[in-house]
Amino acid sequence: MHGTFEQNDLALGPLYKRVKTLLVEGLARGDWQPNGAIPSESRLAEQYNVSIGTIRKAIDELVAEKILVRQQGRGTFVAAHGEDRFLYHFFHIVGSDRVKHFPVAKLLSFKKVRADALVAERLGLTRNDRVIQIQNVLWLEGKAIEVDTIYLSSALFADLTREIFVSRPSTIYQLYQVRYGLNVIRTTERLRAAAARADEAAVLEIPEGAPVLEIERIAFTYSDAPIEFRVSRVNTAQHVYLNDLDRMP
Amino acid sequence: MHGTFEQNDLALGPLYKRVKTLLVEGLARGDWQPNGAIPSESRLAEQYNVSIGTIRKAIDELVAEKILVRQQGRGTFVAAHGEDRFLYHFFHIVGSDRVKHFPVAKLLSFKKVRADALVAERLGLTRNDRVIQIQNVLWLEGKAIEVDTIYLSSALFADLTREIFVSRPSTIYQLYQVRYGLNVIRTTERLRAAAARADEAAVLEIPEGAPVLEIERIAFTYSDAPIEFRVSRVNTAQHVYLNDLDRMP
DNA sequence: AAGTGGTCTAGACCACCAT
DNA sequence: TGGTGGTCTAGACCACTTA
Repeated sequence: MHGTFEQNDLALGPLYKRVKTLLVEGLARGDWQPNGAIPSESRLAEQYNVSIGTIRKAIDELVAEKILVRQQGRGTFVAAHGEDRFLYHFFHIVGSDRVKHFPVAKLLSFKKVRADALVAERLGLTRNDRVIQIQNVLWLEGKAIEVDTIYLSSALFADLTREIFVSRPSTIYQLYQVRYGLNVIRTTERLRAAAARADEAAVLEIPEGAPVLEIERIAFTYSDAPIEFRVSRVNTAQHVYLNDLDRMP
Repeated sequence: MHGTFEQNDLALGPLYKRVKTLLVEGLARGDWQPNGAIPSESRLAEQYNVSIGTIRKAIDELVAEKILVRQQGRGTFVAAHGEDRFLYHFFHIVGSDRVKHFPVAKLLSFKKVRADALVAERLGLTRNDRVIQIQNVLWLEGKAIEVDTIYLSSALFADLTREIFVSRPSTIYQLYQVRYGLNVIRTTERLRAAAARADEAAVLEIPEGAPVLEIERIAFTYSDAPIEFRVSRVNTAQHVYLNDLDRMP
């Protein structure tokens, strides 16, 4: 006979999946801050009236999805964005030395515009909705190697200004997290080869029409809600996009 | 007090990791065939003198790494290559409809050559070692969209001939698996944009110099031994490379 | 020393599949 | 019906961190 589950003992799938859902809901609600600890496994087992093994199995999955981080002897923490996580999970461009370096970003433009069909579709908005468009140049080892165009829903990022954006902490996802409570936990990317347009060719110091790698990225927070759409164009003459699949530590 | 472990109870890390190592060694040795079942969890628990929970934890990781596949009520099976697995884990090109289709491959050339510096490095060989070079064109929805150049060590694939290659089962990795006992379990890829050369431009029906997506892939079997090096050049005018990161079922 | 996560065990019951 | 994996529990001990 398994443990009772408060009032809510309806058969809605395995118990540990329901515990996992409760934890994700708590995270989405902001019950625990990024870099902060969630309650200990034994405390959660008491609160939810389930065994510690069930709690562990729920947390196991959240750790595998990189939403939580375990530290033996200290506790379990909400994954926060910083340079390490950025480099490890969200930045795939690497030079010939195969070592990942943190890029330097320089702002090109910050505008409020209307969503076109593509941006609306990717962000789950409708055409002509207000969006913020930000253009960045990324430098690596002294060279401009990537031009990013970022789109954010004005509804989600209502008070975001150019000043707030440029005075952000080191990563952009950190800004979303600390200022807007939006924790990017997953992305999908579409890659293709394209010809450099005149404007980006000038910035990247390559001939117009030279091949560039285009990366369309959608960043999601909890419950698969899209919060950022980004188009990157990368000069891959000296750098490559690294994709190590199915890697386990 | 935990269970004894045959003669081998030295402290070499967690018990379930040692069980996992034993299972991988068995797989590499060919103790169980692809698509065949490994012994049941209870049988393995007896054989290794370990509790069933420990066996499950070892298998859990191998399932997460897609080396094994569980089927409730039937057993646990060695992951085998087929069209499904190919599309799901090893083929990322998709048309505008976002639906994955299985490509049609046509052989362009089959040659025995010597490894140049790049091929040697990627396959862990030395320069001038004998390698097999195979060129393929991949068709999707009636269009030639990708030219592949595959390099295989002649030492590993000693008896491979053009005839054997063209009369293979549906996927190439299936051929490696059934004929050579080499199960591809992981790949790493490097992507960049490049300009189409004359030969590939003709095949892909695009202008010479048009941007193409280049994918350098190394395929590994157990214990991270490289068995195939492949360079793909893709016309991404109508197709994209899809990368869904950190996706859990 | 107290508290945390990490490992391991043992046993019960359930859901599913084959026969 | 018997065997398989899937879930859940309960308790012991270990390894690590912090105070």
